[in-house]
Amino acid sequence: MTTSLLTTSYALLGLLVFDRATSEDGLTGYELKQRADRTLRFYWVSPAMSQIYTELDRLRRESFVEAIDDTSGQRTTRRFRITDDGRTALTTWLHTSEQDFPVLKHPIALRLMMGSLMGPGEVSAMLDAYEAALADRRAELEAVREMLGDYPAVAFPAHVADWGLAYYDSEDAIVADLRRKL
Amino acid sequence: MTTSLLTTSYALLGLLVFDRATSEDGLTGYELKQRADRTLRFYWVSPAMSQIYTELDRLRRESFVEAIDDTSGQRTTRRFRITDDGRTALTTWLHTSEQDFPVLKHPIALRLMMGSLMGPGEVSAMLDAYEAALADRRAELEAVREMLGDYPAVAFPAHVADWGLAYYDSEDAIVADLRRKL
DNA sequence: TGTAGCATGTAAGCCGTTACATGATTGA
DNA sequence: TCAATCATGTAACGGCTTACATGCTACA
Repeated sequence: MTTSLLTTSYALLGLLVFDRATSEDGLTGYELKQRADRTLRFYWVSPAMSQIYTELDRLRRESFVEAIDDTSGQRTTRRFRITDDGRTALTTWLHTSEQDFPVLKHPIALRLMMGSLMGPGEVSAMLDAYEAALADRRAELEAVREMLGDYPAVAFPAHVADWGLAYYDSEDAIVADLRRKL
Repeated sequence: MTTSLLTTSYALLGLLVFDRATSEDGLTGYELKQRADRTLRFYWVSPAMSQIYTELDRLRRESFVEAIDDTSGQRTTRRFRITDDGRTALTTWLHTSEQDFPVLKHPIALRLMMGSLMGPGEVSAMLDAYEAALADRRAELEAVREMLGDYPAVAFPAHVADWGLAYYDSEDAIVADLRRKL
């Protein structure tokens, strides 16, 4: 059976594959969400909590992850760990799946298209707000980048973070350039 | 009643607002799709045909567009034209709605994160494929940009196209840089 | 003692896609 | 005449979100 999962499933599997940072074995849904917020968010999506659990269930049905119930506390918490099947599936996916072109949903560019319906001051204010948001985002990603350091184990995640930082810088430069032309 | 539409609805309304290029009055759903493919696609989404019609119906229920049935031929074709209400709604939306941060779904960055599961040759091939796709996209957008020329009426769409071109160039530079580091 | 964070789910609902269905018009 | 393009929809389905519901745990 070739039940091919969607990209988001593999993205989460990809996060589970790097499960060496924590002392505990496996990640809880909650922890997985936090990790997605720190990494996936910048170049894919960070799924809602509810979807994390749904996705984890789906991956378990495919036996790409296994659940370890931790009953030591009052409450049972589940940790999820990638299986050998999961690792194989992920690698296969990396080799075989279509390389889609990035999709960009850029509300500022969209609004700029309708710039003639706005006053010049409003366009400028919009760009101000974007630059501020950009600076915030950059700072968040910078913090992530620093956490990754130069450990060989996370060299690729670090490359991705660098990519993101360069992208934010480029956006900043483009906006600055645009200002000059308006 | 404050039935706020989603961004995609306003994006299509935004396309209808610039309805001066064609000799005909208003656009058919088909033509709107083509226009979306030439513009919206690069920084938002180009909705499927079926959704274009759905969206047009929704806009008509809000009386933001009006339908003009053309019964001159054998078959009735509908042309859609933005109304004054539509223009007002669009302007209001531009003024009041939240400025969301861009969302990027970047499959190449996602795969790069899992680079340790791939061989060096595969990573390189992946980047090759991305650069080729990037060049194709850039050429398409370049063609659009040339079509816009320097007519003041489409100055803002031209700015957006320039933004897109600069973005593609930046991606290219980032990939080249990444290659050096791998 | 109380509140912020940890932790796990279910339910409803909508956006948007693919697949399906149909037929006119134009030009080679 | 045949194929590509123009043109308009309906139906099924699924991903993902928000809202709802619940309760533990740590710390100030």
